[in-house]
Amino acid sequence: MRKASALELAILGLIQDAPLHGYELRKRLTQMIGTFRAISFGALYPALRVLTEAGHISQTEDPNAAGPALSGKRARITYAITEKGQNHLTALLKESGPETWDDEGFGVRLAFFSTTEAVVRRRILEGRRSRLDERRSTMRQSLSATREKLDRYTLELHRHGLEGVESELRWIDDLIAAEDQSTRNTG
Amino acid sequence: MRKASALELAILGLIQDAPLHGYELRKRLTQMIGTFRAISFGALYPALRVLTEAGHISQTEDPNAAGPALSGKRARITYAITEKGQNHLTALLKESGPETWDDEGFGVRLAFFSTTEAVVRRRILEGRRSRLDERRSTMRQSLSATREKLDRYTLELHRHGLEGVESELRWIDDLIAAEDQSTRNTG
DNA sequence: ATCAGATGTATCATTCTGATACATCAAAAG
DNA sequence: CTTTTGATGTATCAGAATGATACATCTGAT
Repeated sequence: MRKASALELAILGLIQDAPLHGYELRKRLTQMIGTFRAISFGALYPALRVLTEAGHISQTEDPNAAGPALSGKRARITYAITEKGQNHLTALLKESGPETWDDEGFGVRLAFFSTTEAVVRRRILEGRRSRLDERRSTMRQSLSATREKLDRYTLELHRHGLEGVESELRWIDDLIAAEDQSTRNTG
Repeated sequence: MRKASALELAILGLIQDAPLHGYELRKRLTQMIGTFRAISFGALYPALRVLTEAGHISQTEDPNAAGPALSGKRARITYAITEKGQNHLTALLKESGPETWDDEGFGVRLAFFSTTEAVVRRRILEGRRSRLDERRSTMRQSLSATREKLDRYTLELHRHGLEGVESELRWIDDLIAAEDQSTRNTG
């Protein structure tokens, strides 16, 4: 999963159930990434073009769409996943390498966890945890090393940053515990 | 403060006490932004070039630098703030508009709060708070609207995201309370 | 003696953001 | 009844950032 394919994965994952058009795709994308950071159209449309050229998705001009806000005859472009795209998506959802533990990659992968195998889910969660663990160490060291030199505000900035990482660590631990639980129950 | 000047402000603020060279600047920048996201050299060096061209900073080739890790004679480029740059920085530190309440802008401004007037600090904190307040509303609405449709993992993603915003809100409130306290004590 | 890792400057392809442009439509305000 | 605000919809562009890479020196450890 190279950089761009966090977005590509998200697109493929979102249209795998039902075809969508750009505007709707962006809305869902924006709500998906966790922090609600809007994906810009300047990122979305080029990505859709690339996916089309790669044969992963197909475009259909759709003048009489049944969208809730579209009664007229404006041309909307609906994107659907192709068989090739579906295969690619299936392959992507089996990955659990370092690309899946960084902030953005992890968020997207987590959003598709219900379509991800339990073993892969587990590896991703463990990876994310160790990634956060490293970050916590770095931040703690840096904080205790510079504590006296920092002014009150910078200190607060660091303290709150560290708190955020610790909070996510607890969260990940809960998610792992829940995985254990359902694994024990299921098989 | 247009987009780029979050970085430019950070650079100017960091070298206002003592001149620094690129590598050291990046280290401090990386530790400053709160989330410890590394600023890349691909962003730093162009920014330094722009600042130099604008006359805000000056470059000095420094073959015999007294840096802690430099005993030899490699050429290092040290960046110092100019008078024009100092004036620009002073002006930037008086701003308290919407640019200073978004994630990156706020982090940088907070890092220089000790060189920021109390009134400006106050406006920035209030702005940040209302920004986060809006975000919390949006997330709460979206969460309660889609709660039933979401799978367990996506739900967790949203819940944890909301938790993060709520945590920062409490933090901001504490910072504001502390401002009130010191204002009452000082004046 | 070698080799990993920090220090140091710098560029480049790819990608993303934020702004903008254009167009239709519904609903509210005047 | 008309204007205007705001959502829906597709799309591009300048400016900026990322991640990778290149090159070179120095330090400390094995």
